Amino acid sequence: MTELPKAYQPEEIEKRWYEEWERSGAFRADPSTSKKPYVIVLPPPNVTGALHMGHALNHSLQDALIRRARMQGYEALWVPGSDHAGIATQNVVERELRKEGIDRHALGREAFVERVWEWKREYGGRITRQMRELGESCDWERERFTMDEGLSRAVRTVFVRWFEDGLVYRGLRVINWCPRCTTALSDIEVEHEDVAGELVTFRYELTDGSGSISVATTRIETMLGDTGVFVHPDDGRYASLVGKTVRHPFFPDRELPIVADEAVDPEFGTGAVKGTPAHDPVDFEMSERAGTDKVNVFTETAHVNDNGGRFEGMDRYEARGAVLAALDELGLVEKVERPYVHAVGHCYRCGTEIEPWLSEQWFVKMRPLAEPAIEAAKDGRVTFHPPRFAKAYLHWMENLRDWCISRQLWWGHRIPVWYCDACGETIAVLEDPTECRCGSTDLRQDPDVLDTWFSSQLWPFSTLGWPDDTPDLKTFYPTTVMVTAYDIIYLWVARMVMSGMYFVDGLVPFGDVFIHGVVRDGEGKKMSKSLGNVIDPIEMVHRYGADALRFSLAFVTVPGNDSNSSEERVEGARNFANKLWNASRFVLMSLGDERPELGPGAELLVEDRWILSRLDHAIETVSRELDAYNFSEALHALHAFVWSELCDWYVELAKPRLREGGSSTAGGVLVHCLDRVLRLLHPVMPFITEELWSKLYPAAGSIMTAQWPEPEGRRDAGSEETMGRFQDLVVALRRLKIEHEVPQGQRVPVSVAAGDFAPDLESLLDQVVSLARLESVELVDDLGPAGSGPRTITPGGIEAAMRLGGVADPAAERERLERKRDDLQREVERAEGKLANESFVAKAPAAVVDKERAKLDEARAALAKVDGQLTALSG
RNA sequence: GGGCGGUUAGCUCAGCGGGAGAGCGCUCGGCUUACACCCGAGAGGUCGGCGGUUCGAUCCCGUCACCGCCCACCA
Repeated sequence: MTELPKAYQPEEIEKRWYEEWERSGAFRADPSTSKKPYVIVLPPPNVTGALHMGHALNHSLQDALIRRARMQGYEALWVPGSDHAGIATQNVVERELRKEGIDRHALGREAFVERVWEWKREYGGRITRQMRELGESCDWERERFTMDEGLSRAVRTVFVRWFEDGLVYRGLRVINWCPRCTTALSDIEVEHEDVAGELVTFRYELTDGSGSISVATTRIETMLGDTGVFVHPDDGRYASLVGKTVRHPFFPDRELPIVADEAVDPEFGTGAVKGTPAHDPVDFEMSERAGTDKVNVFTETAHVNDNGGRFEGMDRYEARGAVLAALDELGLVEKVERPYVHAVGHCYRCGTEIEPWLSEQWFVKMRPLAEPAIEAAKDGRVTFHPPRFAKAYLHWMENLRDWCISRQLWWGHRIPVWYCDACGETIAVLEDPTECRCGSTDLRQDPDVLDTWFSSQLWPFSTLGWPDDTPDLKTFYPTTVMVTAYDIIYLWVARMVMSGMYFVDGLVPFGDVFIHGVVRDGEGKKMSKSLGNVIDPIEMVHRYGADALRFSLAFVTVPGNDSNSSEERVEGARNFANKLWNASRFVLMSLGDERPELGPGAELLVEDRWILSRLDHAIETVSRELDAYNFSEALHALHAFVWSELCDWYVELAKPRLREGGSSTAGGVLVHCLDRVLRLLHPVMPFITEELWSKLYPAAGSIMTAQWPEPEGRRDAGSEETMGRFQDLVVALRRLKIEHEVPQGQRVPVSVAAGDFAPDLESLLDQVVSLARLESVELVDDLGPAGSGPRTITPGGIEAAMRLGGVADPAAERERLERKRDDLQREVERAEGKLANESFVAKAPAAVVDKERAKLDEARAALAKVDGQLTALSG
């Protein structure tokens, strides 16, 4: 019998068990299994990152699901890995270089990419090390990186297939450009935020001298690229001007036609729009229809280029002021509204204002891909938890615009396209070509790389070996559930469904999508460095243990909802772990080497039947709620069972029985409950449960492969009823002592009048004495006349009196009794009123009516007894 | 401009058609040999406002008021 320390000390235990688990191969999944697979692919964290609370939550939930599935007998596979995170990683390494005073352009592409790889080799392992500290049971042999050889081949295969199928194309468009990252972004990588800007109304003079037309803009600097003016075709105000031209004040040679287009909103501003086709997507489309010129006035860093005349070289904000001043000098500015609040796009990586910018980019045609993915969500092949997110997914899918996938970066999957300088051919192939069909070897590869999310979208199948038809893919695809936060439903989840269905037999990549929220601080505020409220999960692990952190997060996880984390919460979870530790310690110390079993012939006392019934209830609840991803409900049930029922009541009830030594039944019940509790908690608290399991069953194997508990048919309404009354009596007596200032340690004799309940109570009298810390309890038919001592009554009408020979403070006693009488009076009236309502009695279900009648009877009986006590007090 | 979510105990949040819950905090009392990372007993909510449906509403419907998030090509 090993001695357990008085408090749970996680550090050494966690390290020891994780090594043991990994060594034993317990995390590995076997594709040749005959078991049913249960598969999760981890949303790959960015290699640049350190594990934050969001990961800790996301991973804890997945590990809990995987560990439970493993115990349920599934072939459980959890695939880990990380994402190369194009922009984020490139930015990090560029920053490093800048510290050394190096510009990536000076270094050159090849050397730069090599530097990033070096960086990845050195720091890329940080997250996976931290994942081990959290206890994550992923199959490390299947760890993948989005730029691994195999995954790169998947990326290339997808690109080429889509290119051949006409879904990938190159085009000249106004895209979202980040002038700081100097790359294009897709629409969903742009975050719209309200900005207090200005709305400038200015005039374009007609070239025929017959007047002018006024336009409004929030981006006056872009007028350098204006090539037309648009009005609504039905707008009478401008009907006569359509067809005429205006003159550009800074470029007198440039004539801008006034064109009618449906896209113009006549209600806004002056009803006339300046046409800037190179810097506004709508203007671009109108320009396409009207055939007007497109003049790009910005460089890739958003400085005015040589199309900007005397403004050349200014950055866009400088140009904004300068152009306004220049127009004002010409007397063309009519109005400046400031501040004018409007939404402006920002780069999701660096926060810089996006510049809509005309450039040549690669796109994926989304409509054909979206159709099946829409159907799959509608018919439930993909089910969202909670379901409300399906609506958002569908809305987005149904309004998709083509996806800009080229990025002007160096870190990422190079676009597998070559251009032949000789014949102009565009070649997209799996293997690097050496010569063109025309025979020329003068081939140039497209310099751009693909959007990071292009490879992420393939994750559920690329990690399993696709495009090869591997055993893993056969066995483990489609995966079971995708666990992720709501913020990447569009960016990632939707695209996985689309590409998965396209490439892998029309199969959805996962049947369930479990959406959780974002982790906020203790006050519900977003965690951010600037607020200084960021909590480092690893710090929490070191301070309180991995199990405590995991439990604290899962304990507050409601599908789809944000949750809060604070050190206090982790501390609370640590306390729970410690509670479990000590309850187990008590059981183990009491039993020594004995492990009494709960055989079918065991003579169970009512408290035994009660706790086993409550255990069954807990088992049912935990399973049901976990099936629905309701971690919070499941863990609250477990927490309450362990702490409030098992520890506060059953362990206390068992103590005298164990002390007497005669009863192995109580020991058997304790072992049984502990056994089940450890199993039920293991998915969320793997370390402490494994450690205690090994103490409980030194010869058994790991709890990881112990069977997940099923209800055992031990629900017992009778014992629950009896114990409920018993608990009421104990609580009432404890309170009675406090109210009458009987020191807790002082034992007093008590009389109990239990009425019909007396027979049930008889066997529990010693326990009443023990738990309420009394001298003795005597069952009586009637408490008799007052004067013997202070009295109480339970909600069920059991009366009790301390035999102290009198009441110290009759006035206070009277007051207490009167308060109790008033409460009961109100209850009686409430129930009477309800039952007097004919339609209630007629229409409510019989069970509800009966329950109400029973309540009324009980309240009346209790009221009568309180009245009796009051009379006795005066008598 | 659309859509979604929220408004429940001092704080943070569960619950969601039949008598209001948890954690933390608070008050009072305790070294009761598993645990002071603890034990015992308490206090504390007109479940945002107003209508409606129902025998019955914190829970369903409508509406208003705040708060938050997402989407969006009114320059």
